[in-house]
Amino acid sequence: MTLTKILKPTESELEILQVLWNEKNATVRVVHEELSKTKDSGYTTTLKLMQIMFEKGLVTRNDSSKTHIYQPAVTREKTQKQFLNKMIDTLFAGSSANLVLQALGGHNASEEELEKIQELITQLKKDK
Amino acid sequence: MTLTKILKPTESELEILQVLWNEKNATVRVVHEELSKTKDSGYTTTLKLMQIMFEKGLVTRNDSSKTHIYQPAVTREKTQKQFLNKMIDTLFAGSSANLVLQALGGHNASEEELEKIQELITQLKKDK
DNA sequence: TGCTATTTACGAGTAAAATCGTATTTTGCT
DNA sequence: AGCAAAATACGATTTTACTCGTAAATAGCA
Repeated sequence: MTLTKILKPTESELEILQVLWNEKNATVRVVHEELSKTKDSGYTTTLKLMQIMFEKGLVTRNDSSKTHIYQPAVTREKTQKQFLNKMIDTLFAGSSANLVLQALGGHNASEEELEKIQELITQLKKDK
Repeated sequence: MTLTKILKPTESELEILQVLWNEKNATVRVVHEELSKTKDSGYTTTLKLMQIMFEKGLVTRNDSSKTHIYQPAVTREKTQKQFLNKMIDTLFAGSSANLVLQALGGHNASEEELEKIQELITQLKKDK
């Protein structure tokens, strides 16, 4: 029986996943180009990171042609949930509402988004 | 002019800050005792970490008596915001509402808490 | 006062993450 | 086919976080 360990992407790996989630799939070149906008590390660094992510199972890749095409192997939603849980636990004393209040308070969501959140809450309250 | 770099507490540092925030201030002994409940590293490890945090400016300490008394130098709220921003940025495509929806969807907040959130949203919408 | 407990200081080791240089392979063009 | 550009493979180094052992300083008590 192979127990698949749950692994938490590192900071750099998250940045790469971000690109892959947006583009659906991408080459190292594309990912690196995108990352270059906000950070300055070499091409081989990005390559190496993506190779490691492949070994870890965080991404899959199609290498039928030499230029590998990478795809995310974990969903954005699962990963979001994973980090949210961790954060709520270590920084918000286990209270998700606490986090929500902080997030809404500090940031500015659009009226439309606020509307969506209220709808969800109404729904949640109905389910109780 | 000394430019104070904004530093992100590490995982272990967050755990220590958590204790300091709750207790207002505490000795290494107290912090370590608390951490021992959920992890098992030695006393000197906790000590060393807190010394490093002192050098970084994450905590202050009163060493008028030999047994130093530590206090957090960063607020819980600021730190929460810092991590939230980072997370919204790298994991929620910049949308705080996105994060809120995910947090509320996955977790279960109490009815009372949901109420509080709705109040806040009503207030926010009024301010527009 | 003198001994033991506790505390701090500090150096050093370990592990994981991130970075890069270089060699090799492949692609694409003339 | 032959060459230049681009891609991969891979080892090595650097950096950061974390961990601990040991020595020195201090406190508190018999």
